[in-house]
This record gives sequence, structure tokens and C-alpha cells, in this order.
Amino acid sequence: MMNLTIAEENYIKSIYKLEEEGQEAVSTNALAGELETKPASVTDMAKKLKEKKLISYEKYQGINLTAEGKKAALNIIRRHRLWECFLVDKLSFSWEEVHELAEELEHVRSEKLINRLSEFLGNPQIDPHGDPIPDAQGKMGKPRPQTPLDKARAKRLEVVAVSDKSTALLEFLNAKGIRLGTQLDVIERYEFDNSIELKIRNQPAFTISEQVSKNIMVKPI
Amino acid sequence: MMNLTIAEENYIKSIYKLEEEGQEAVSTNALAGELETKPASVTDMAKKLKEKKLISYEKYQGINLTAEGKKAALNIIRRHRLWECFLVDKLSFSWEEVHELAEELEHVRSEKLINRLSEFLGNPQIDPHGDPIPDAQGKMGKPRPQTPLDKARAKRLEVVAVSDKSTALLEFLNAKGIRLGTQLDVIERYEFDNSIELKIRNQPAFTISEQVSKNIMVKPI
DNA sequence: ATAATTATTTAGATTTACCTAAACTTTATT
DNA sequence: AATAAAGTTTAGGTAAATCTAAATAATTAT
Ligand SMILES: [Mn+2]
Ligand SMILES: [Mn+2]
Ligand SMILES: [Mn+2]
Ligand SMILES: [Mn+2]
Repeated sequence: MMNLTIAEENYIKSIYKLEEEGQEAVSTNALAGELETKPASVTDMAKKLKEKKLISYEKYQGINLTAEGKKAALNIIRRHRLWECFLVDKLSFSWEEVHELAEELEHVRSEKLINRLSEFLGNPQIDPHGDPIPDAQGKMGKPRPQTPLDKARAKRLEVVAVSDKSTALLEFLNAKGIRLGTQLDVIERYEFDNSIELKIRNQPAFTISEQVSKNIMVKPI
Repeated sequence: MMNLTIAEENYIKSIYKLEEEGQEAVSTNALAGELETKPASVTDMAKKLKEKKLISYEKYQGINLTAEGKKAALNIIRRHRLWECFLVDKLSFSWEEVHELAEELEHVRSEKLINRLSEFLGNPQIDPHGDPIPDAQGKMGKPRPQTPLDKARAKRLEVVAVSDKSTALLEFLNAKGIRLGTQLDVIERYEFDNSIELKIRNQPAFTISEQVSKNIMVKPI
């Protein structure tokens, strides 16, 4: 596996993410949005990544990772999520603080370091936000049955993952006492704005917006 | 304290090191040597760092850190040495493996991260090579009495620090069983090539070159 | 099918951190 | 003091990663 620059790694990671989210071929605009950069910059980089055979790309046709690109992406994600575990489990950071730091730490490229880190952490399978951690070979623990809360139909639910991108969301969840493993009772769904009234045992009920519910992954209990 | 690029941080660190080693004003050439770059590049960067008031610099007159530059340097050194401790103490790396990795990790800039790391490690005072670790305010534990082995006059000596830059040197020391705290008896000093015959308790005597002896810091027992 | 809109690419600049080669200063040697 | 050598700076260039503005292609609406 050849050596990537930090910019290249960030592109690969974002392409992976957008593909995961269902984009058939990742568009220049979508990628520019994800990376907070301009479409023209994306086109430039697309040519470079194609040259390196990490993506397939034809003018105006969008972007897809090659097998090699996917492998690279999983490796970066592994590093990112292991560092997040380290920060939470060993340095007592809370879950809304770690994503940003992991964005930097993930670019320290050393197989040995990351494998030792994994071992030190007890080879965790999920990160602090409930996302699975790829193993050294790039295999990711089967994504367990999970649905965004806005789509879930059951009444009793358990939180299995949350989006890690927004500090504000995670702080809101802290305030409401929602963490991984928290059990929720859906009291009511309001059609007007798709807000949801929830109850956690021993706590007063509260309402969350559709925005929030889309970012909480749950499974029925 | 303003934000520095990785290149700027590396320059600051190298200037600090050369000043420590006694250079009155750090020359363009010396710095180019230390950074494995070209003198012309150093001149470019010197202008930038002067602009940022991290160094004092006049054409042809060499470079010195300002108070602010020194503070920045100590902060980078703190990060470097704490990561070295982490790698050795927590991830079981050996002392010759950690410098390179710390060269990368040191550039992750977060006060909170590094202070938490320090705490996690038990606020260590020295790194795996015996070098003192500056505290959060940039104060460095008094450099304890130490002399390079080639200059030491006593017969019984204890190893208090070693140079961390050469993997080959550290591997040689591993092979000979020399670590921090190791007690050495000087059997003989050979004037011809300044090599030194040493003995460690319960081991056969062996000889080291002047090169090696310059990179082992000792104190009399 | 044509026109309008949106998406994407190209052209041309900019910034950072390098480089080489040539010019210039400083220092050492005769 | 003059010359040679060594050290340093300038001039001009390159590569990566960005940008803006203009051109072009694809999509959507009329
Ligand atoms: Mn994250
Ligand atoms: Mn995460
Ligand atoms: Mn080191
Ligand atoms: Mn060290």
C-alpha cells in the first residue's frame, strides 16, 4: 500500500462515508460538501486519486473507491476509531470531544503503533459512538441490527450508536442522559414535525426533534 | 500562542536543540544539517519565523529563539517526550523505536490532550532516553548532573541519559545491556582512538568507540 | 425540443515548503 | 592586503493543495 498524504487520506475517508450512506457514485458536489472544500478542488484531487488507482473516476460520472481504495479507507477508519477509544477509555475524554482529536491522530501511519494500541485497549469492537472498528485486515464486525430512531417502529428501544460528527448533538444527548446502551420508551410520535416524546426509566419524559432522532441508532429490545 | 505549521514546529525544535548544544547563534548551515534540508530553505523559513517573532534573525548573523520561540519549543518537546513515555510504558515499544513515532505524534496540538496524557502516565519527569520533560508551564526539571561518558573522569558511573536520535546506537546499547540506571565500571581508556573498555556487573567486559561514549550521559555513583 | 438551471471541469492564481544555481558576504589563508 | 574558501542569501522554479471565475456538460422544466 503506497503512502498517502493527509489530504488524500481525508478524501478517501469521505468517499467511503458517502458510499456507505448509499450514494451510487459520489458526486463532486457531495464530496466538496463533506470535506468543506470547493468542487474545483475535488476535481483536481479526483484526477490524482485515479492516477493512484484508489478510485474509479470518469469526467462527470462521479467517484467510487476501488478495492484498494476501500482497503485504505478501512485502515484510516480503524485508526480513527481506536484513537477515539483511547481518548475516552484511558484519558477520560467524553464522547463529544474525541472526534476532532482523532481526525488528527488518525494520520499517524504506523501499523505497529495501531496494532499495539488496539491490543492495549483490549481489541475493542466498537468506538465510543457505537461504530464498529475494522480489524487489522480491514474486516469490520458485522453492523448489528440498527435503525435510525426516526424510522424505528418498536416502542422499547436501546441506543446502539450515535452520529459522532456534531459536538452539539452529543452534548444534547449528555444533557438528556442518552448514551450507548440507554433504554428508551417511545411515548408519542408527533406527525406535524416528526418530533418524538421519549422516556428513560426514573427520568421525566422529554421531546426530541426529527433532526436528533435521525442521528440516534437503535435496536428493539 | 499562534498556530504553527508542522514545518515551523520542526524548525523551532531544531533551533532550540542547537542552542542547547552551545551554539551562540544558530547558523543557517547547522540548521540545514539538523533538518536535513538545504541552506536556501532555512533562509526562507528564517524570514517567516522572524515575521512571527519566534526568532531573532539578521542576515548573515544567525538565528536565536525569542522568549516566545523558546516557550513554543518547550511545548513541542513536552509533547514529544510524553508520547515517547506512552509508547514505552503503555504500548511496550523499546527505546529505539519511539523517537520516529513521537516526531509525528508531537504535532497533534491540544493542551487538553497532552495534559491528560501526562496525568495518565503519572506526570513523568524524564522520557525513555533520560531527557527531562517540561511541565505544562514550560519549566523543565533541573538537568541533573550529567556528563558525556567520553568526558567523565570517575571510575564507577551510572547511565542517566542517552541520545535518542540514532536507532543504531540504541540497538547497540540494547545488545550490550546498557539502559538508564545501568552501572558501569571503566576498565581502561585507550588514548589512541579514545575507545573505552567497560564492565557491567556479571557480564564480560567490552569496548565502545568514542562515537558511542559521546552519546551516553553518566553521573558518578 | 429548447431553454433554464445545476453540476462539473478547466484555466489561471495563491500559499507553503521545498529545490538549484548564481550572486554576494564573511572568514580564513597566503 | 589580496585572494581563496566557506557560508549565506537571492532569484527563479516545482509540487501539493487550495481558491475564483469562466467555460462546458448534464439535468430539469417549460
Ligand atoms: Mn469520529
Ligand atoms: Mn466515532
Ligand atoms: Mn525523541
Ligand atoms: Mn527522547
